[in-house]
Amino acid sequence: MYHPRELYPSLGSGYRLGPPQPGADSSFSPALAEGYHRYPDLDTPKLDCFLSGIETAPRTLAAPPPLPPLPPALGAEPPPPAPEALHSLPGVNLSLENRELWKEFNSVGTEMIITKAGRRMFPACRVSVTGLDPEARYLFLLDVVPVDGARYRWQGRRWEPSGKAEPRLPDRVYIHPDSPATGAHWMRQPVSFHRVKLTNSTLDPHGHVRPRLGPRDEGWGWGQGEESLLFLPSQLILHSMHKYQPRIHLVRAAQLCSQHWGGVASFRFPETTFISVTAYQNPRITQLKIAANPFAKGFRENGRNCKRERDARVKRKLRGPEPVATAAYGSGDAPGGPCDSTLGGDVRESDPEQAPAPREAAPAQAPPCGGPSAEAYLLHPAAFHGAPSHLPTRNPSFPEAPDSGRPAPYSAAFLELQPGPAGSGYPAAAPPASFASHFLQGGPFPLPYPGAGAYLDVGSKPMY
DNA sequence: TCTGCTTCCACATTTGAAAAGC
DNA sequence: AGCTTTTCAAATGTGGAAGCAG
Repeated sequence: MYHPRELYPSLGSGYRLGPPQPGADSSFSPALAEGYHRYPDLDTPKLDCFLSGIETAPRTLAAPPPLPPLPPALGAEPPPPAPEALHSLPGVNLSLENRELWKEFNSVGTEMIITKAGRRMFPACRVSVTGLDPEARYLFLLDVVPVDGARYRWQGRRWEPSGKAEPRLPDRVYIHPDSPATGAHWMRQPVSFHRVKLTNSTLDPHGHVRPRLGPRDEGWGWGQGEESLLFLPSQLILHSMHKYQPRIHLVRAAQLCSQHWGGVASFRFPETTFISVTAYQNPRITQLKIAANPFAKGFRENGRNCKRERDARVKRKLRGPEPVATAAYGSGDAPGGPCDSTLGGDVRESDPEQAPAPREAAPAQAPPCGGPSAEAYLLHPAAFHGAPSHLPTRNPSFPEAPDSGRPAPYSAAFLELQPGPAGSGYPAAAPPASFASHFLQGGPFPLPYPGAGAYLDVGSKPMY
């Protein structure tokens, strides 16, 4: 965890997390102000944008919010890792497990392929978490938000802004299939989001709301009397040639559909920014992907599908029928061990230190991959919708040249979710109106912030 | 019409999980 | 029941064709 002074040096040493100054904004909720005092030593910078979809305007801030630096310019030397967090889960910390790999990609300028069918991220986001309550249950979420309001183009040697960003696509969040699980479960081994896919298709079938077919056992995370709807955000929708930043959210909630959130922690790692593309632009990225991704083993220098071999096959094909494959193409030709993509998805075979801890099978109470875990997005969408919606229009001063290294304005709305009274983890405020229907219409989220305690009414029973 | 950029698709290969066989 | 082999779906980047805008 980094001190805000390290993250926002321009703010000077006087900066600290705190409530708005009295009189600066009369609309500031007393309950929320109280929430700021709840953790006077919570010295983590607030993740800008998070929950801005709930709070329609940054009116809870008296003074202009701090402006976190943008992720490092692609192709430039990355600054020291600085995970940024907004949270009301004191003591909870996240670290990027495969940071070295991410840094290696980031030093070149990470690109992520997006396809209509959906393409996995490589490297994947793999984090380890500490500081959770071993007995409490949490949800792990991942979303990807635009970094700025620009469209990019590859100029032969570097990425450069090239016009205004496309209109925003429907926001989605990927919910880790183990969710909800106990803190002990999450802390037992790294948490990998390697199954999440990126797509540029708004018509893909992996996000439809449909009747739920699974069991309603409470252990699966289903509450009583919930709507039988299931949302499957296994794919996140992105625009090509845009710069994005993955974010990881940790939500304390006993069930996916619990109306009570005991707290939220949100993290982003600057080295995980990437530009979405439909075809790789930077050949160095291609080489890195081939070298690091087990599924691309066939394209390595000693692989049968490497360029040299492919060219040779083409020549042979032109000359006549290809002879029977030689022993040189035997199974022992390929380097490395078994593909670990189902474990971590991004482990360099040549780097044993990057090997993930063996993951246990999903606990009995965990929902199947892509199953009921998705409903949290349906039922708590506003909490997942951060800054992206306003970025293209609210950051006119984004630097023209990303390689300039100059920090850019990033966002605006900061909120904290607070536990209920007496540290019960329960919200104190009455729930606002349900916003699920609003979400289904795909519109913005003008509903008011639920107030301290993050009491979100989704029509289910409290779990705590 | 031409050019350049971006997207799409078929391809060959590898991997892991599931099914089948012993 | 347990092990081995086979099958299949899903994953990868490549390269060329198609689509689009200027």
